[in-house]
Amino acid sequence: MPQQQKLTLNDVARNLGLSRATISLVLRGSPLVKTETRARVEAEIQRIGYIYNRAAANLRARSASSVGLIVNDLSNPFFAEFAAGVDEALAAVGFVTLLGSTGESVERQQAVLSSLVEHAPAGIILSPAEGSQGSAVARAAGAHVPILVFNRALDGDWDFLAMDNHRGAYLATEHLIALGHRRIAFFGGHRDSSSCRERLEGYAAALADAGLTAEPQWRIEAAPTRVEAARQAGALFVRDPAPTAAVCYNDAVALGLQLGLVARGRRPGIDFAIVGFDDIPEAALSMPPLTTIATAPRGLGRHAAERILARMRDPSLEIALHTEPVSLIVRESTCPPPETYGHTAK
Amino acid sequence: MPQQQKLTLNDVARNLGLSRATISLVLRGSPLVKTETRARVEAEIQRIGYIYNRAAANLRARSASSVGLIVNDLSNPFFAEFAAGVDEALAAVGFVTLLGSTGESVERQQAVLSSLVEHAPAGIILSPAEGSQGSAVARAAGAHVPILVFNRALDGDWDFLAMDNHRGAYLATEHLIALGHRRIAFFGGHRDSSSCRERLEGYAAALADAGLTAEPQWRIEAAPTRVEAARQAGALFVRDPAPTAAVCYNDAVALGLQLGLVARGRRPGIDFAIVGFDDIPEAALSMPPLTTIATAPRGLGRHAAERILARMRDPSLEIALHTEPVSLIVRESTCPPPETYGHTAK
DNA sequence: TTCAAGCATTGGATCGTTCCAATGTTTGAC
DNA sequence: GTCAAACATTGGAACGATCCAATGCTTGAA
Repeated sequence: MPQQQKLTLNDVARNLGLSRATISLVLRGSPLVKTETRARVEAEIQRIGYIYNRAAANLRARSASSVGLIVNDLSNPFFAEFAAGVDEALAAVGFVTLLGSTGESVERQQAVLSSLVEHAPAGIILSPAEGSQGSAVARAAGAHVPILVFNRALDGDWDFLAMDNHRGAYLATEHLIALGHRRIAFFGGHRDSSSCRERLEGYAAALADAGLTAEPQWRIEAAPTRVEAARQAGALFVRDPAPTAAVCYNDAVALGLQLGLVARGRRPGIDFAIVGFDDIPEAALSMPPLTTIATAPRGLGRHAAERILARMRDPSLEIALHTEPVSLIVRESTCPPPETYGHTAK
Repeated sequence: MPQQQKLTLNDVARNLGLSRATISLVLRGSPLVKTETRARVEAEIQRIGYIYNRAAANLRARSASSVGLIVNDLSNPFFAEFAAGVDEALAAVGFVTLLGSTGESVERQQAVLSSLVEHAPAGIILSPAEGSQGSAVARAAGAHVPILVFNRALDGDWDFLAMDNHRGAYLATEHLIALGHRRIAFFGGHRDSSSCRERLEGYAAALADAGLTAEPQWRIEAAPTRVEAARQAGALFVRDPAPTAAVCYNDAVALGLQLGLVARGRRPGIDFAIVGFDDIPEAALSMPPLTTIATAPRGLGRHAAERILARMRDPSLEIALHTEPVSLIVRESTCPPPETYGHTAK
């Protein structure tokens, strides 16, 4: 078959002896066209293989059919799941996702933002790179595209969506307290990560509510990787009294801690209780399976998309701060403390 | 600040007393404009916060600035890495990625294809859902957008990019043979997966080249998940002579097999040699660290993007079939066989 | 027969940009 | 001083759709 010209509304109209306007009405499902006309038009569209040009339509109608999504790193399973959720919700209403990633670089984030904005998306979902300035983001994005900030706070007034880090860590800590633990560590993560700070606060709040105090030596910092966590495991036991359980910054850290404990002859889930955070797929498969906080990143992604779409329909919506609920998944890495110090466990 | 009108080229032109055409030339970096004029224009653009409308430009210039990417499932780390590579290469030349996912559903794939095509991308990178028909894909995509098929073959004439499954399995098998193994199983995967078939052929070829035969009972099928693989581990040893090593369909299967062996009292890396495929991050962290085939999905993604861009620049390019090289990563899950049957290992 | 109301369709202007042929303005060679 | 070549800029048409006000058609009621 010959490489024919690109087909337009005009071609369909001419072939049928109708006007462009009528074809346009058919394409948009208007009730104004006669049923018979609609059928003829649709048949002709099929026959010649006409393809709608959404960019031209959006130009004239000043509408948009895409949403930008900027994440730090797609190879992080949390972001990948989140992106899948965003795309799922957008596709369901006929929108497409414009992808961008920053690799945690503020400069790349600015470049990606300016590039995305030129495609006139209905909105942008942004997980800011560490160290982002709200003012710089506002400048690159221009005044007309709504932005939903996600995962990490950004200075300025933005729609914000995040998981409930505070409550997650609170639930994890509470679970350990209910098992009888009194000396509970917070393991992994860094002070300059906002999500880590929030989790640490939830942990501290749960301890305080139970009348317990968080000893400073029970706070062990470690880069959020399995290897680093395994290396730091020993730091939990350098001073007495040593903790009998740990709330971990995330699952990667928790799995690393499990390895580190095994290497030191301790048995996680028997001698020492561990709670993770995120419920990554490996959490259910480790030895022992990890008790953790499920964050449902895919659902978070769906919510983000819905929020942007809602704002597009009604730009006067109030700026909102939404936290996504989390839940405790109890598996076998948590156990009562080895001795109970005369504590009456019911 | 008041929500002002959307700014256009005309606003910039009017403010400076120039014509639209001149501003357009500046925006496109044309050498025709005087240096001084260019500077004035750029200053004004900054000042009023003008944002380029790429859709309008593409409409007039009949050009494109996006590439569609359709994957089965972003939450699969292989696709996530691949997508990251595609996006990285596209962003480097100012293109954006239009994301779509099929969830392995042929119907959703058709819907996503038609939706993407309406945005007039320069091309589409497609990992076909299992069971896709080439003709249906061609119909949904129309005649004008080049498609690069990736990861799984599709009937018809397409640019095709895949990793070298055959050679990867060949390298894995060869490595085991070099260690002294003579009874080598192929573990995991299903016959109706094309990638599994290719790997199986590479395995068989390596055995044949070494003058060995693949006993049918050394082919154990299992769904490509850790849990299923662990469950099937015992199947390797039901008949004599049992294998002393296994090439696994992928790393997930290999890690599951490790667990299954441990549960049966065997020590992977000491009693039994295991090779994986993919080099997922966990492969380096398992016990023992997994010998595997690295496939560099990010590089594959970059190549896919470059290929589409090349075809866009020169549509007359020949249809090509490109396989991405793979490499063997030796870690500690492979060892010589426990007894050597009088074989003289050098 | 007339007229209003509803239905189905239409031409022309328009969205924000680029293309193109034309026009003015320098510059330098002879 | 003239002329061609190079430089810099320009207005109007065009890309493929939608918007909008206008226009024929049918009806059926008065």
